[in-house]
Amino acid sequence: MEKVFALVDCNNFYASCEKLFRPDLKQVPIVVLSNNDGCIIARSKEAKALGVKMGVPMYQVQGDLQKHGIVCFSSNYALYADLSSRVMSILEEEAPQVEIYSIDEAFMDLTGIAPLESLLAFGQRVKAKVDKWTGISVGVGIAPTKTLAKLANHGAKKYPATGSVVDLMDPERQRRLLALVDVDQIWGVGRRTAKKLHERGIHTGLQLADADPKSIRSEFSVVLERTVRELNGVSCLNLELMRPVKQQIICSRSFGYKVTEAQQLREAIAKYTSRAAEKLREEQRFCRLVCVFIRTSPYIPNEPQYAQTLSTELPFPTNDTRELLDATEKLFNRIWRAGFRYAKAGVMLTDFYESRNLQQDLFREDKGKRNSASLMQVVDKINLSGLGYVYFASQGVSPQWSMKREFLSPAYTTRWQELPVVF
DNA sequence: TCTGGGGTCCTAGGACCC
DNA sequence: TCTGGGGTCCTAGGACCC
Repeated sequence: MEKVFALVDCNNFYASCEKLFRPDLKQVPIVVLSNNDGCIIARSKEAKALGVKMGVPMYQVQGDLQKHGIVCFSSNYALYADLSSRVMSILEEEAPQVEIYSIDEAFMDLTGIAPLESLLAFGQRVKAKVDKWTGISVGVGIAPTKTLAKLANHGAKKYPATGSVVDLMDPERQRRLLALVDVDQIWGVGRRTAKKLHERGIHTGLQLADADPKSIRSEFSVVLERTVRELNGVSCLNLELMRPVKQQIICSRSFGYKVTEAQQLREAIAKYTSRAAEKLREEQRFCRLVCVFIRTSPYIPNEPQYAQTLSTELPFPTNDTRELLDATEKLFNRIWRAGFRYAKAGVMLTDFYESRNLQQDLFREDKGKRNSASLMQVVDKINLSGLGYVYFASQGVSPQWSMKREFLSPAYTTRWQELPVVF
């Protein structure tokens, strides 16, 4: 049986989430900012129409934003994650197999449904249901491969006449749409590859689809060869139903202000370490490799630059915050240099194990902290409960370096105190 | 003054082994 | 003139994604 994939993608997801609880902003252009209120990472359709570009630094366009009355929001991931899970659970009701691909996108397996309901009707029904139940509008692209489903979704967004649902099962329609898009719109083709393809005379999606897979492989990569095959209707990428086990955990932030004091940087590192350790325990994993980095801002080239990374292998895997704090503090002390204005720091954990115990060396004593598991469990439980927050002294209290979030919306859906009130 | 964060996969090249 | 061959493992860096 021919495979059928649908890609469902939320329109302007972060901006739509912010608007959901602000009916007064229904027709108003809004943007959502990255951490630190640094860059624009989402725009409502009104903001797009005004020509606001994705990814530009806020300070460069602040004047334009004001001039057009564009409303800004700091990113509020608690809100977006909650609305995302509502959308995803609706999709899961509609198809036996759903791959949650990102916070605002999912692939569905529609193989075999065609005799029961037309694919187009299915897409329209799912779209209407998500609209009605969550208030989030989505686009649906349907095709025999994931890459073509992405393309179909792109078409659904670009051409309003489609009603945001496109069935791209027909090879003729595939080729017509491919001819209309630049290669850089194809899933898996980034900036670099697009440039290289252009130099070789491949400009449209159709030209890429018609390229010889073998020579694409030798000149580019196996990844792009797979893309070419997928564009020709040969499915190479399957639905990934199990969330793959994480291979690494990173916690890093830019600071709201440049940091010059070792103690402040040390506190930031401690905070990221605790957060990374929490994530590690959520994954039910233990890690053995710990890495710390600090850096100045590359955007201020006339200032002295310094960036350093250092990692260390622990004697045995751990997920105990105290042991990780020991390790990151030591690493930090080795890479710290005075006299720089630091912009960013981070902690990375890798080399994961399922249990604390490696193959034990008979002659080595296990020097792990006592009662580690139970202490960490209590800490996580308190912090998850929302009733209080316990943390390690090395993180410092109310640090001066923390992120800027000047335009944060309330936690409408995840905190009782901030529920929207209806009069 | 001000430029996000968190991931994955692939490849090339070096170290090391027999 | 002429200095093996084949394999594994690890790491760094590049490219991509949202």
